[in-house]
Amino acid sequence: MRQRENRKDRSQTIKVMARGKIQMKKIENSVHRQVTFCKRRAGLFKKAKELSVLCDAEIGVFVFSSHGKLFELATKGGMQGLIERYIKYTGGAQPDDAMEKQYLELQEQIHMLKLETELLQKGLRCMIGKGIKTMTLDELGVLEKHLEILMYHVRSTKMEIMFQEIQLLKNKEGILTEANKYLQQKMVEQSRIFDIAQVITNFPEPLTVPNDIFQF
Amino acid sequence: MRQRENRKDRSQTIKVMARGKIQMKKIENSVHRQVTFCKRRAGLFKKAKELSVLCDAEIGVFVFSSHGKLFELATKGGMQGLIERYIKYTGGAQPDDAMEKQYLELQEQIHMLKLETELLQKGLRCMIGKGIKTMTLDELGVLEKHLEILMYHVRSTKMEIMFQEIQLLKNKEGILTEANKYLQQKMVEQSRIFDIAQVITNFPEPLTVPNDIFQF
DNA sequence: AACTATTTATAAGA
DNA sequence: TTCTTATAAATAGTT
Repeated sequence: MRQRENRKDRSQTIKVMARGKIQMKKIENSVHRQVTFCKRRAGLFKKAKELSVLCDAEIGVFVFSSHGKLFELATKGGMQGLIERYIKYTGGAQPDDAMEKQYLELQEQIHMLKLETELLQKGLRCMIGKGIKTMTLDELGVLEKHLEILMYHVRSTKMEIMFQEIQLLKNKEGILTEANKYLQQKMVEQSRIFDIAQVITNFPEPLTVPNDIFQF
Repeated sequence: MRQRENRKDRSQTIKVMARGKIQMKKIENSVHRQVTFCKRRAGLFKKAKELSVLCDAEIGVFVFSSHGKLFELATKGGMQGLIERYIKYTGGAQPDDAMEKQYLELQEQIHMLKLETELLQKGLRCMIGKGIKTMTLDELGVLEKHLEILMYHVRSTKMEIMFQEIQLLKNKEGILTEANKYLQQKMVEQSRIFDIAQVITNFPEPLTVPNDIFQF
């Protein structure tokens, strides 16, 4: 430091012509600024290279001029590799943090849309057997009709099955009723033949249940 | 350059003690290397800052030491902004190319899902007889539930009615079956009492119809 | 970390 | 731009 001051003093003694210090603020003269930019940029890159070589470090430097032009320097692996390493090192919490967030939001949105779509599709897709994506607006009218038809079929199929059950039961009922009648008739016959009428008179109630409650 | 040589010569004259130049290759002594790394790194960052201030440039520098430790410097916007700008400048085909691709794919996927959902909605809305234009996405969820509930009620009501019919018929069947048994028993008793077995032997087939065809 | 002798970078001039 | 040169700044080796 004393040495530095000595030099300065000596220079001022020998030559006062100022090439001196510059203030650490933006250079106003644009030409001057441009020149300085070139020089110092070269110097910066040189220093970076030196540091890289001397200390076995990997270095990336990028400089955007005030006019937006890019100047870059990178050691092994190139700038891409260095940026990737940088991103990994910083835990990905820097460049793609916002991106990551957006990404997750999109995934969530997709999930919701898929659920929604799935529910909607359940009601529509199966019936047509056609891909929904390939449908035009005009086809939707057809879809609507198909939907109605499908619902009708589903319901009528269920109904038919149950109706058949009912018919079967009714048949059984009819048969049983006939059997009852037959039995009663036989017993009446027996009663007549053997003159025993008490059995018919005390016949239990259930046999008189009406059969016209349900109308299809 | 002559000046430089002059100085060198003068120093050699005045003080021969060598603090001189170093070779531009990796410093072997690790302590020495570590010290130099610290010093030069500080110098590099200082130079970068100066260039940034003097020439209104945006600069990003990152340095990985030989041990993998990261040191970074960035002007306005931070390293993230600079890296993004770098990527844009270089055509975006660099570090998060894959990420960007995924992102765009997700957006495309969302777009398709939304279209699909829209189509499905149109089909469903028409069914309900509600205005298409007056519904929001949120209303769709409600609509969906209403639709399901409605369908459920319709079907379950029908089912319940039919189920009740079936139960009633089964009851009637059971009663008739019991009546049959009762009648048969009575007839057997009568047969025993009056020694007439022919009636039972010639009993008609329908009475043996099984009752486990339907399972609810 | 602090000190200097040197080297290196660079501001101004050409 | 590039070269020159006086000077400022950085830093290698030392303490």
